[in-house]
Amino acid sequence: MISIDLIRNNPQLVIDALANRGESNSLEDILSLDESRRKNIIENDELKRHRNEVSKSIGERRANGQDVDPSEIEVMKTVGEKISSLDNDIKELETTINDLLSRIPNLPDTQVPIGKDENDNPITRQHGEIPQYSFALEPHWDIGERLDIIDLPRGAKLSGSRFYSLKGLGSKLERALIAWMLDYHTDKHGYTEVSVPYMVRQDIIFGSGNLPKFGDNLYHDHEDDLWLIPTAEVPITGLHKDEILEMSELPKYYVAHTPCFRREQAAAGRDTRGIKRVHQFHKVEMYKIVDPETSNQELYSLLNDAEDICKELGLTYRIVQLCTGDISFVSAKSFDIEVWAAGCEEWLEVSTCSNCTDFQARRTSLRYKPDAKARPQFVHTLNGSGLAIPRILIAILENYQQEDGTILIPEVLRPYTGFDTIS
RNA sequence: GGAGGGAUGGCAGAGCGGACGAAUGCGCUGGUCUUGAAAACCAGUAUACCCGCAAGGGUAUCGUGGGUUCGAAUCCCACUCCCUCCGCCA
Repeated sequence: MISIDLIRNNPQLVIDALANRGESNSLEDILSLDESRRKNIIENDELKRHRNEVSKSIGERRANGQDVDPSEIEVMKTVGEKISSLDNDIKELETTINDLLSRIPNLPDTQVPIGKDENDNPITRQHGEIPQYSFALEPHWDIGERLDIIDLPRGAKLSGSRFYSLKGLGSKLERALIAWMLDYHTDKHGYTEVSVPYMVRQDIIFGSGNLPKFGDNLYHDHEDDLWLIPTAEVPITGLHKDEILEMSELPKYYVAHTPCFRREQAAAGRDTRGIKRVHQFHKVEMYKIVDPETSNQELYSLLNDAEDICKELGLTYRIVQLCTGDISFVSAKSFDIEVWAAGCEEWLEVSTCSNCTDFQARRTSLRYKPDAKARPQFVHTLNGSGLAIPRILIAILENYQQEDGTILIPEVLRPYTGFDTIS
């Protein structure tokens, strides 16, 4: 949510920022609704002040044994009716304003390159070279089938297309990746591990920005009105909802492993083979709640934390900055990490690290006190995958394949897997 | 799923139709005292919105939403959450 004050005080700044994202919004409706809201509040507050005054006086007179003119009460009755009708008008206006406001994306940071879509994303740097092999490489779906560690047909039998099941050393490798990443971020990067629910209430998933606009991408349990999380970012954003944190509590670094559930309606027909794009996958997510002053540096350190995982695994990767047209709804500034997958010969997005500034903090009412006497202010939140498991699994299988058809396990994972090759 | 109890400020806890944004205690902040600290004493200590350049003023908030009333923390209705017991269950 962006601030209504900002829209009121500097609409052109907002209009221009949205235009850079490819959104045309004149803000006219929101501004005129806001104006009538305030007009109604001024009138209503004055009526309430009057009512409070008269009611108090009636009480005092009664207490002193004086009579109260019934016509006076009659008059106040109509004042009361006027008040409740204005209350309703104001509430209705606020509902509409909030709905409009909640559909406006975050404003891009001024340093974000302006562009239309992913084709305008600058590649900022690459780590490692694209590896060369002296033998023919297989894509991961063939490797998985041949080694009997990925079972796509049976995944589909259970739940339909875009579901997969793992088996044997495949499952073990997945589990090792999750455990190793969690340990790495908690031990080396100072994150606190949290375990959170995978289903959340509507107000929580509104807070992270997935509702109301992106309900299509979510699984929803109608019976209890719970939403399956598309990422751990959702419940972690909600952890401190409605709280006012002390300055001394910041920054907070969280890391969580959760399954992620995504309907991916919009992506129908894309990446249909293998486990690159699926409806349910595991992910380790990093999350930061920080002092706004520091959020820009925190984004770079978050990105570094995610990169460390790629480096430790010996993967070639590149950093792509997302342009104004490609950053997500909640983000002000984002970087993608893409690892090279030698088998299908493409760059796989394994992480997006984003500074969401105060956008989620507003939606979820998450504030801090800069000092004991100051007014509460919104914190900044950042999130980044650290990392998405299936795509890392793909990268390992495809990049670590040997001429004899076996897969070598990266050194760092071996204490976790208990084996060094899959054959 | 069945039966009961509960939800008040940072915490504990009073209040059960008017003087209550709310007693009291604890905590916290500032001050006095002290070489310093502790103790004691004094003062302060919620959030949002609206008007205002500001100083300041107003409105709302006692789990949430509705209702009764000139007036609701207090009465009525619905919901949510928490606790206890019984049943069921990984």
